Amino acid sequence: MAADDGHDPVHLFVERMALTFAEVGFPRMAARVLFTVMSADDPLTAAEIGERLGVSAAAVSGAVRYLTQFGMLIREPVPRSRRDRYRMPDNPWYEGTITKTAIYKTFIDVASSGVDALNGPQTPAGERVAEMRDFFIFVQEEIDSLGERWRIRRAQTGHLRPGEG
Amino acid sequence: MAADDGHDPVHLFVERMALTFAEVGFPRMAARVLFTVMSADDPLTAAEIGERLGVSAAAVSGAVRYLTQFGMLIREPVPRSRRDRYRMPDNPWYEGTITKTAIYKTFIDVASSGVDALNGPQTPAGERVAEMRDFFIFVQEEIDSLGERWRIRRAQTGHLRPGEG
DNA sequence: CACTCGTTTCACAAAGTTGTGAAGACAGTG
DNA sequence: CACTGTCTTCACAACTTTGTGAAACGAGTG
Repeated sequence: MAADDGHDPVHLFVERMALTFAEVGFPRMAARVLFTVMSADDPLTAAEIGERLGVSAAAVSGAVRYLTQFGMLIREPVPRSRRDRYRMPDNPWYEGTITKTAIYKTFIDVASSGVDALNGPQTPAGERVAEMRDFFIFVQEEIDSLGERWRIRRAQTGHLRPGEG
Repeated sequence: MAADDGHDPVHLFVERMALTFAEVGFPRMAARVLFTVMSADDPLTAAEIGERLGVSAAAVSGAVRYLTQFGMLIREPVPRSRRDRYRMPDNPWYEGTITKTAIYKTFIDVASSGVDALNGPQTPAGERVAEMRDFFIFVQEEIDSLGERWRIRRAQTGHLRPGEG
């Protein structure tokens, strides 16, 4: 079966989710591949991914390379075949994606250098930038602890996964 | 004084912060204008902004229109002059920028439609997507309360601002 | 060790984005 | 009511990003 015509609700979900991720800076093709695999009950080969999305093998190649780098996708060779299969990891990648992002750290570092450049928080400008920096520090701390709070909550609502608790 | 050569540490901060914001999807020129004004002790006119950044009046015009829309920048006419001045709002725009973002809502909505498309959380794929949806719901709740927790913390550390408390 | 099939790399083309210059609009002033 | 200075709009050009086709690569197989 070739790439569908876009009216399959699952494919619609894949494309919409990918677009939404792309909106926050995630590579578009990588997102499409990620959600294609996520939406499949069984692991997919590169060819199957390309077929479902109607994109070239080259595009799939680049996307899976990107995704496997961060453990968002797992590649495993198919026994007695040259193909590889791709599947989702058991531990949810989105926790790490949200909590391990270095972007707030960058905000904080750059803002700190800004405070210095403005000769400390004495001037109006320096004070504004210092306040922003402090806010980002706060957010960073909150995000750091978010993953753990999530796991606690899941445990409380009876959603323990193997290895957790 | 014309646009500096890029070695002014304040300008360096402006450009680096703007680049960092651009990385998470914020319009680049708008970010440059925002941090230029933020780094100035006094309000700036459109001409001054353009001069400091070395960009055209058109670029400034588009950027300030974008920024004032969300209250990240305040425009006020200069008495007995045709110029407008731009200054930072007193209430920090970044709180709202982070906490009022609709992006998690979109994640949740799209993921929900995905669960439906996959016939509920019974299948492996449906379960994965449902888990992701639940995580984003959790994050959304956390973000919703983040602004208030920040204000509480600021109050505790003696940083009350007018109107707060 | 040549063949085959799947994957990867690379140069390029298509598409999208962003900022510019120039013209236009608009408000205050003489 | 024409003039001047400021801001806005718009078509376009420069740049960036993204995915393709084609060729190269490489692992398994006879």
